[in-house]
Amino acid sequence: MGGAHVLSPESRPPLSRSDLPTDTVALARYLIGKRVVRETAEGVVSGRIVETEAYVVGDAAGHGYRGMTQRNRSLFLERGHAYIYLAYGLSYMLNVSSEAPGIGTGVLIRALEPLEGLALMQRNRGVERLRDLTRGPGRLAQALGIDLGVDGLDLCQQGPLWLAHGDRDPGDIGVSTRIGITKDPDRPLRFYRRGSPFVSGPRALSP
DNA sequence: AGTGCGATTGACT
DNA sequence: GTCAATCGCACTA
Repeated sequence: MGGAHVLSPESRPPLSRSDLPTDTVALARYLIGKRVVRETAEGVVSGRIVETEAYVVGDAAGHGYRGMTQRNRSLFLERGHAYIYLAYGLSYMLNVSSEAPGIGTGVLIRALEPLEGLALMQRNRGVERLRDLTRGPGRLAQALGIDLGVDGLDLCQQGPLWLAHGDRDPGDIGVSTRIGITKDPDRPLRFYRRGSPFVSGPRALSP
């Protein structure tokens, strides 16, 4: 792994797939502090990941729990691919597929700290306040212009959307239960950067 | 073919 | 704090 990487925001080499932990929970934790980079004709937008959730094997709350369907097929790709879906008919969610091909698990990206392309994010979101740009999974997808068009993309390869190394230490990582689910609500599978104002929902306890 | 329900958000009491 | 919006999907009949 790249350990003490210190990179300027303009330097954004993609993560290598071999860097990604194979285990879903380990991947969710690993992704805190890494960056999501979005490149379109409008410009480049990026943010530091400050909150994730793991949806693991045998998890009734996971979209892959009941097997592969037309909607969730990207979740069954090898780790490091984008799985996008529409929640509540109005918000797109960005997930990173995890584990081996055919497993159907992943990590939901729940919040970013905006780094590059602030003006474009503000335009995409229709709001000014920095804290309202990418706090929450639906908000960050809108800020980055993410929809079904990027579903299935390889996030370990530079293109319209990819994952890049962090530009600083991931910080102190907190753990809590997942937000907004009803099926298996008590498992400690949410990870977040402690103290970040860009984290959504309750800051919750536990180490 | 019909129906219930979300891995949310924004507006409002 | 509460609550409606909104639609694709999975499940029942």
